[in-house]
Amino acid sequence: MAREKRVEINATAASLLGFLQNEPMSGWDLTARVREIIGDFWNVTKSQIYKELKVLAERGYVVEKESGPRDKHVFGVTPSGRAAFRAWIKNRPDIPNMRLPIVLTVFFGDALPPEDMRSILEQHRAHHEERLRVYRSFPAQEGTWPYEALRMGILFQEAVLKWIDGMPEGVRPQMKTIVQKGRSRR
Amino acid sequence: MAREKRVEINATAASLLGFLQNEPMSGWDLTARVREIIGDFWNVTKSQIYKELKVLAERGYVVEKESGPRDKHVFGVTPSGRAAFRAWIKNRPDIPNMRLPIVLTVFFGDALPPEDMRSILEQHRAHHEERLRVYRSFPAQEGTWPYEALRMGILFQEAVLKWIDGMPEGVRPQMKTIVQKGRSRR
DNA sequence: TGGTACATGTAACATGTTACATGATTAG
DNA sequence: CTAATCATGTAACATGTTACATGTACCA
Repeated sequence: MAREKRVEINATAASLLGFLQNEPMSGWDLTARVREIIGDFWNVTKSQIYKELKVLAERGYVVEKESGPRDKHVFGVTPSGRAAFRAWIKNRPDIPNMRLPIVLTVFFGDALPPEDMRSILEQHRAHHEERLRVYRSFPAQEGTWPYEALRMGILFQEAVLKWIDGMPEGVRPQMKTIVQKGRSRR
Repeated sequence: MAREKRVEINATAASLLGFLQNEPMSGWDLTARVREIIGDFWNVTKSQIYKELKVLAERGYVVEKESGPRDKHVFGVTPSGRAAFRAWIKNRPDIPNMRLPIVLTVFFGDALPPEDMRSILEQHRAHHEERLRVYRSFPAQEGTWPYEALRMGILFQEAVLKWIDGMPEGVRPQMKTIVQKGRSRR
């Protein structure tokens, strides 16, 4: 007789339930969607999403809705999934958990030749400028909650740019925007 | 004949080397130090630090310097550890990896009664205000790299406070600073 | 003499990442 | 026909977290 261990779903899984509420999606779609919309503040990886989707399906919180072309499996939230999400979102959110290696690099800046530092800052500046551009390109639906989340994105990217632009002379990247060849990294 | 697999040290271990460069420290000291100075941008846990210290010692990057009272083991960086750190810090730092669950909560704000949201924002506001206070209490050693890192801390906390203070009427916490009983969480 | 801060560490568990494997569909 | 993109998923590995266990030293 297997012991049924009552486990809570984790934050990643819970957030997926949230994203599936209005539009059923596949793992692939979810990965793209979450990253695009809130990826800067809610880091996720494809592998983890597929894992959690499996767990959610086992618990009956999501079900396969339809199958698209290729092997696309589209999941939608069940009533119990909806309930689980609403219960989860009521919890006090954890305080931020961040890793900004660039800040560490700056903290240990003495260990780096100025030209290396400038190059690093330049690349990061381009990244954050690109993120800001993306955020600004979203339609500003003021008065909605997603807009409030977006506002944080804008404020954060602006803060980073302000930070880099306030760096000491020798290492500060030039104001001229760096033109990017490809898409932003990851 | 065991195959010697050449493994790089990871970012956490590398950062510890950095912190040990000027002052030998124990795992306990490191935990406190890293959190205090750069914990908001470089999340670490005690357990992980003890693990990595062990790895660093095995590789000869750190050695036990002295033993203090109790079971205190103080580690200092060896010349090869110094070299490893300098090599590591030259790498282009990864882009930010962040989890700000509060932003997710706001994104899904529709699922939450306004009074719950206000309470959550209030608590987070207090946290970030406290962090800002701590940063401002550090001596401002302008012109040094650690100061530049600190500047990011200040800019970030200010951005979050500005974000929360710009929330819609119904959920916005009152301007009056919330007096905290204990220390900030974790 | 009792509480708090200091101090180390492990075990069990959970989460996250990277690389790999496989194949379908679409646009040119 | 070919490259790019869409799409799923796993295996192996790495990292991170929580709870627990143990004990010391200091201070009031």
